[in-house]
This record gives sequence, C-alpha cells and structure tokens, in this order.
Amino acid sequence: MHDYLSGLNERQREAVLHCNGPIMIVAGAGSGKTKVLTTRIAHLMAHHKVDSFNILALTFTNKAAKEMKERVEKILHNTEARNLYIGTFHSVFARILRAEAHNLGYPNSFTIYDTDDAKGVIKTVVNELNLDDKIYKPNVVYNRISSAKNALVGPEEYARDYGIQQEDLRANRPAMAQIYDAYAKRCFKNGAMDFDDLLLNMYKLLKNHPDALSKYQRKFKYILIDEYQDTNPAQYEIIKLLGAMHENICVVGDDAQSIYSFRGATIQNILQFQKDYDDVKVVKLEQNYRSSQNIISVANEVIKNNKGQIPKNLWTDNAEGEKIKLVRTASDNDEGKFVADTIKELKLRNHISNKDVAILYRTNAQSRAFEESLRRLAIPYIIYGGLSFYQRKEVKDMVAYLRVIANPKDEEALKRIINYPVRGIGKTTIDKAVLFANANNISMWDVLVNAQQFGFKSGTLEAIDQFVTMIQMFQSELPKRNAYEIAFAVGKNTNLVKELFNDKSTEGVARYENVQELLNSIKEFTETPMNEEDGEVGDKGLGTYLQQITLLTDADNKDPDADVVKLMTIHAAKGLEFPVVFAAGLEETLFPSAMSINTREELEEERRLFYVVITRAKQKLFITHANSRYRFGSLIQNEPSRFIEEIPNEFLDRTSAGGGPRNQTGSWGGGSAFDRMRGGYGNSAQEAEKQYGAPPAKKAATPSYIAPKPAAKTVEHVPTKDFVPSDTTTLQAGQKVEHQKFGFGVVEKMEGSAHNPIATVKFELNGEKKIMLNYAKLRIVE
DNA sequence: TGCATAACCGTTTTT
DNA sequence: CGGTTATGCA
Repeated sequence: MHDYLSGLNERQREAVLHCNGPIMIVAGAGSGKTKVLTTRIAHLMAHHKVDSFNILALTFTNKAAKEMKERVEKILHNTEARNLYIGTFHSVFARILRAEAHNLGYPNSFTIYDTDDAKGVIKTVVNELNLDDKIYKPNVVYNRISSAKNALVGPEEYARDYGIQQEDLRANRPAMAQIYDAYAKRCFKNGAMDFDDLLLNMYKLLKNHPDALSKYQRKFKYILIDEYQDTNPAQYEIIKLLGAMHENICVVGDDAQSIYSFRGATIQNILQFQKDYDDVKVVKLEQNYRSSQNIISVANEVIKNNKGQIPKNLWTDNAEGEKIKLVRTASDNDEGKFVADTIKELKLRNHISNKDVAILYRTNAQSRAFEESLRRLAIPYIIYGGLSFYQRKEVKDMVAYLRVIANPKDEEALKRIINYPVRGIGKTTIDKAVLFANANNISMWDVLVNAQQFGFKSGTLEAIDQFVTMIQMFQSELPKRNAYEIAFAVGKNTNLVKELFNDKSTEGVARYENVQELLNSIKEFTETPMNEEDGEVGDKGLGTYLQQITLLTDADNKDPDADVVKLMTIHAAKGLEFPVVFAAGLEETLFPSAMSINTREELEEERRLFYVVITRAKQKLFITHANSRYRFGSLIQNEPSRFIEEIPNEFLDRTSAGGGPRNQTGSWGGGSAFDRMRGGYGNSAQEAEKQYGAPPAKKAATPSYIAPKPAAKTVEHVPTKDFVPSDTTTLQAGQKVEHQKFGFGVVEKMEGSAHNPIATVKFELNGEKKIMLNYAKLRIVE
C-alpha cells in the first residue's frame, strides 16, 4: 500500500488503481479530479514502473498542466515528473509537429499564428480575391473556418459538402469555401499554422504517416485527458489514433460543466467514448469536497433544468453554510460599488483575504465597473483575460522581427516590420512585393532578396537591400547564438529599443518597459533547463522560444498566489475555487447572453455556465444583477436572469444595495461534415433584423421573471440634506431610521449574524424591507 | 506620404 | 464608450 492512496475515498481509489484499459471518470464539480489524475500518474510511475517518458497528459490550460506536474513531483518526492508529456493539446501537439514538420511539408521553424495574425491573413486573401470585406468580415470568416477545422473538415471537403454550401449561400457568403482554401494555402505558404491547424495537422500526421503514428503510439503507453467534456472532434480523433495500440486511455470530465461548444467541443465525445472501446470502466466521483451544502443544493437545483445529463448525484459532507446572497442594484456602477464595499466589509469582519475573493462575469467588458470601484477602495486586484502580454503592439513588433529571422516565409510578420521603424519601404512597395510573390509563386521574402529583378526604383531598392542584409545577418547568427542574444541584438540594431526609450510619454514608458520585460523573459527562457529527446528540435534557440509564446495566455504570466482579488470570466474560472465568489451580471441578454437564447442547446450551455460559476464557491456566494447598465455607450434596462428563478427561495437571501435616485424595482461519428460543424452562423435573428428593418423601439415586454415578493414601486424619497450614514453596529428594534431611497422607517426586528446583521424596517412610504446593514446606509434619526 | 480628425462598428465565451 | 478604419488635408 502506498501512502499516497490513503487520502482517497473509495471511488477515487478505484479510479486510480484501474490502470490498464480505457476508463472514464465522471467527476462532479469539486470532487477531487485533479487529485485523482495526479495520484494516478504517480501510481503508474511508482507502482507499475511506467517510464515517465511514456505518459501523456493533456489539459486545457497551461496552468492546469503546470499544477499537475508539480503535484506529481510532490507525491513522488523526485523530479521524474519533469519528463512527463503534460501540457495543453495545443502545446503538446506543437512540440510534436515541430519534430515532424518535414512529414507535412512545413519548416520545423514554422510560425504559430494567433487570432490576430490569422485574421490578417484572411483580410489579405479576401482582398486578393476581390471580395467585399464588409460581407466577409475577418471575424466571421475566421470563426467559420475554425469551426470547420475543429470538425476536421478541410477546404476540399468544405467545398464539396452540400449542407455547408447551402448554409453559406443562405448567409449570402457563397465564396466562403474559396476563402477557406486560399487561407489554408496562404498559411502553408507562410510556413504558419493557426491554433486549429495544430490539431488538424496533428491529425493529418497520424492519419497519413504510419511511421509517425506507430512512433507516438508506442511512446504514449498511457494517456490521460482532463476536461474531457470540452474536447472537439479533432481532439477526439487524435486521441483515438494515439491510444489505439495500448488503449490505456483515461478521460476525466463532467458533462454538466461543458461550456466550450462554441469552440467545437461536443458532449458526444463522452457518449461516443463508451461505444468506441470494449469494457470501458466508468467511475463516478460524486462527493464534493469544496462547497457548502447550500451551494451544492443550489447547483443541483439549477442543473436539473437541463435535459439529458448523465445521471449523477453530487453531494457533500460539508456544513450547510450560509444562504446565497442575491443582490439587486440600480446600475452596473452600483453593482461594482456593492461588490467592492462587501469585499472591504468581509476583510474587516470575517478576516477574509483579497486572494479568497473572485469576481466572475459572463463577458470581459464587465470588468470595468469592478476595476473602478476596487481602485477607489484601494483593494488590490488582478484581471485575467484581455490582451496577453505577447499581443501588445510593441511586444508583437519585436517578436515579429524574431519570427522573420526564424521563418522568413512568415509574411504577416514581415509586413509588420518591414517599415518599422520607418526605413522608406511604404505601402506601395509592400503591395508590389506581395503581388510579385503571388505571380511567381514565391514568398514575399524571396522577392525582397531578389529585389533587383523586379524593377523597384533605385531608392526603394537600396532600402530593401539594407533591410534584407540586416535580417540575413541575424539569420547567420542563429546557429551560434541563443534566443536572448539574438533578441538583444535586434533591439539594438533596429533602434527599436532606443526609439521607445526616447518616448517619454506615459504610454511610451510603459511600452519601453514591456519590451524590456520581453527581453527578460527571453533571457529567463534561455536559462531554464528543459528536457529534449529523440529528434526533437529542443534547443535554446529562437524557434523553440517562439513556438511557446503564442500559446501562452494572459493567465500564464500572473502569480496565482498573489494576495489580490481576482477578476475573470466564468470560462476562465473553470477548474478554480474560491472561498468567496461574486457571480455578477445575472441579467437577461447578458447572462444568458442574447446570442444564446435561440435554441435549447445554447440555453443549456448558458445554464451549465451558471452551474460552473455557482460551484466555484466554497463558502460564500453572492449573485448580483443590475437594473440598468451601459452597453455601447448607451443605457439599457435588463431584467433579472431567468436562471435566478431556478433557485428555490429557501436558499436565497434577497437584498438590494447601492443607491442613486433611480427606482430599484424593478455520434457525430458517421455523420456528415455538415453535422459535425457546430454553430453555423448563429443568431439568424440579427440577419432578419437587417432585412426587415429595426425591431420596434420598445423592448419586448415578456417578463421572464416575476419576483417572488414583487417589490412595490418605490415611492421617491428625497434624502435629508447632509445625509450622513450612522454607525449601525448597535442598531436595535424600535429605532427610527432614514434610508436614502426608501425614506423614514422604524426598525421592526434585527436578525442575521453579527457579521451580517439584517434589519427589518417598516418604512412610512415603502412598507417593510429587509436591509443588510453591511451594505445599505442608514441614518439613525432617534 | 503621413498624420490628424471623423464616421463607424461592435461584445459572448478561448487555445 | 473605445478602438479601428475611412477620409481629408497639408
């Protein structure tokens, strides 16, 4: 008996000990799935003597991968875990593809395009095909192509598929297939793969190159996959191929937490898994160790409304805990204020630290109000999401140089830097070069190298030659120098760093610092040891560095242990837990999103998202919603989210907070390519709107929510001049108070805990209200 | 050719 | 509202 097994419950142990053959672990929220996965890996190594080089573990975030590695190391008390193949699908496949690039006709220094690069290529090809970029918007086209790739639908299959073609025709985008084809060819020509290509090409490699297939099949004797409910068909097929030899595949997932169907993930993968293998062992982890009973009850009540879940009963031994606090505010700013005030209060009275608190929301745009209110109260916070460090302009510029040096075929990068800093190679010249490149079927770089053959003017020619010579100089240094040395030389030689240094504006200073930080990170990279093996191009060179950074997200650069409040979308919070959670913006059109209320499937995914946010909380859960908020600069009114209705009243503590004079009431397997492609164009209502004119100005008046205690319309109260909130810690029944909005009233009774006192006040004009003294401000009159 | 001001358009969610 | 692109001017 190994001591690492002693901390597991019976089911968890069962999942760890079943080492050979396919196993599916259905792991409810907070049921210890990471613990099971890491213990399982440790057990394979310690007990079954499996070589760490033969284990592959795929996760969805770098953070999860890192954590897993660290936990295995901790269990085993050695550094063997360093050799494990643990990483995201994308990063592991990128690593393999780099070693196998020659099989697919790519340079092993291929570039990985992020979304912006990819959209740039789309813009280019749409222009070159003389198509209207108002109709073929980069965003729309990109999503369409991405969906296709995630369903393993290549350009030819796309063009041939009747269903897809019909869909494109109906959307008035008949040239989509043509664009897809041109885009794919252009990326290939640029020696570049986008995110989806990392999956698609991995699939092609295994499918079309038997030697490669058998090599990796033999290598990966044990495969583990986290967050299995969020895999897409491409990932599914790759795993199927990789695991076919040993069939030691362990998948862990929770269908109730499937929230990435917009990215092509399909729950079908869970159902199909059991059909694809004989004797799939299924283990359900149903005991939750994370949350209070109240939180689990609410989560169960909510998810009950979804049809076709895998039956499971999530339960907990934990204490009942507090009720869920439902808070309605007048505006988004008040919502922010309420949250910040509450955090301050919790820190003061409940000894809660900043890092115990998360503010979670549906869309990134919601962060602003919270930022402002937190800053005002000097509460330190960090926002996850938003621009990754590597997507900042100045960083991308610098990186573009490095990309061109490593892979001169990378036209996107080349266009970005050819005239930055300004060296007299203008738009006309660039257009010309691209034109020549296309006409002669060579890369833009090749045109530049042979510029004198293409009849550029002498001045331009000279500028081009200088540029080419400089890049070639760096290229010749590649074999001798590591990534940092090259990057440093680039910064110096191009005057890029100097130029930023001379910009003394606030932004200029920040930009300069960012570039310095980039250089530091490159230096750090070259100084960190790494393992490399058989045929891998795992050097300290530029190529290895570049391959990593595009796949890093914003979260990967942030210290997860810092004592700060964390702000992020619910998607980004998947897998995390916090003692205190604010689930913000529970409003119709926001959550559920207006984009996702047209089909049952979409709505159920939104509900799963709600389930996810509820189950992030360990002890305290606040659900907030605002009556009105700014969107695109104009004020809109929102009704409370329909999901709130799904929570039984017994679990809720209802309050309103904040002030202001406003009223407060307020198996794809076997199916066609078309079937596999998810989503289509989504909301056709928007299309219809364009055709038939704007909808009636008045908001659709179907109330989807009726408050159990319909708040009577608040009678306006003008607060006494010089209204100053009193200290209400000793407030008692019988005292007369004034509320800024509800007016004068008498305290009927006091209840709630010492930390969260609630006064029931009978107001002269507005009747009885429950007031949470931690949030609302009352003036004691007598 | 490049920079300034003016329209314009858009928000789910992410590797 | 804020970021991006079209336009117009020097």
